Amino acid sequence: MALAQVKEFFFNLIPTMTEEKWQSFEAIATVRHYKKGDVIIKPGMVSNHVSFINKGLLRSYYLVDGKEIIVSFFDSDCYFSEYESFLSRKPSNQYADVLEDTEMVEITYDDLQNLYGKYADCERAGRLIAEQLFVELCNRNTSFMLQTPEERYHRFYEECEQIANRIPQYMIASYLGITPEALSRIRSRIRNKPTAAIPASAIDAE
Amino acid sequence: MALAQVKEFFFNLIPTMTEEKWQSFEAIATVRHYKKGDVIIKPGMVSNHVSFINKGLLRSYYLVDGKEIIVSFFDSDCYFSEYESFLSRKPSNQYADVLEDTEMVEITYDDLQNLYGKYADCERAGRLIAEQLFVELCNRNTSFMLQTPEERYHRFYEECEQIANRIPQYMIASYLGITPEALSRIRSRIRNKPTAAIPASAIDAE
DNA sequence: CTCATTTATTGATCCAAATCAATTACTCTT
DNA sequence: AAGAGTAATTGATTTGGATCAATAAATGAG
Repeated sequence: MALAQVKEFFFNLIPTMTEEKWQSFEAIATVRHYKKGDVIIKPGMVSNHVSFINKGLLRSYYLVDGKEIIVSFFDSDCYFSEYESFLSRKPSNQYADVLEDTEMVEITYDDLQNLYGKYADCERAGRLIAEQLFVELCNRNTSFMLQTPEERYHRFYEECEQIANRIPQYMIASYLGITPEALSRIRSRIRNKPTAAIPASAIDAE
Repeated sequence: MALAQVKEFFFNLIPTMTEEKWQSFEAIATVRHYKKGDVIIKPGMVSNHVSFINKGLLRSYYLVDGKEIIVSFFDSDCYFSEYESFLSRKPSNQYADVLEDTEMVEITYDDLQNLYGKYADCERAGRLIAEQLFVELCNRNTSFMLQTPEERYHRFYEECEQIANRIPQYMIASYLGITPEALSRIRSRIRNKPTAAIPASAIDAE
């Protein structure tokens, strides 16, 4: 059943979770299916959902002078939302689209606010999630401030190998903040220096 | 009285705030005074407080190869914390120090968690604050991804003029992710192009 | 007020990545 | 299996900011 994954997730996140509270969540949750290529968020839209991805892969990105600048990937067993727009209630300035056929469980802004008001545990879950996203964003930010593109590349493979292996290289480049050409050269540099810090599979997936 | 500012702030943030809840907060809050130059956080320390700045100015920064890379400024009427370390309960990898004599009201991690457990409203305040910080960090991140140093410079003056006017230029450069020399050149470029998008006072504070 | 120190500017050179331009390698689709 | 379209590589050139170096301006301590 499509809600089993989220259920397990929530019962883990909130130690005092009960069947009753879960019913409240279930009552407002919607299971949705998207196809590869579907565009979920466009600039100007106010994001009105947070979702839990059962299966699939998405990304969010800016489009500047016809060029995509990828902000984030969203993989199975994680949340998906254009959370900045969702929270600030302002129009998004990015796109989000589907990289692999996706099943997710979503709830609306209003329903979530009601849930927060109804159960302190849900409020807490909301806090913990916001805090966790904050910490993750700190990391990404630090990565941009302190690391070279090559270092970011290595790190991306360390931390997100199962995403890296499912997307074209130009998307990795975009996520790292460089051009596809630059990434290609970084890879060739790594290939030629036998100081291979990452598994060969990451370079030459064969 | 040193707590009046925070009190007003909290009553604004939480519509259902009561004197009773406020007392709970007051009981665990500590007023602290720091002098310009005091170092509050060092790499390796786990940040154990969140604070509300009554008056003063602080910054957090990385130290890489003897060079400071400023992450954030913290001005009066805002929070101060190395929130990433505070939340994740992991050692910080940055410094935080005091740029102007500062008075702030701080509470500890444990006291805050207790407060969260005791009052749903405090839990909510914690969520709202985390969400707000997330949105702000998104903005900073976007700025790094999409804007040129010159654009970031203009934006910094638009959004943080009262900070900009109190700190040396090399700190602005650091915050913008460039060297002092590069900022100096940006400024001279702006000065010579009569397309002055920012007030003269911002360039030539006289 | 003066001198020492810190900060800002300016110049010359260097470098990593961007850009522009082909070419080669994949991957779908039929 | 062939061909079209997409993705990746490689080469040549440009460029914005870094770095190194020196000077000028501002600040502050005595």
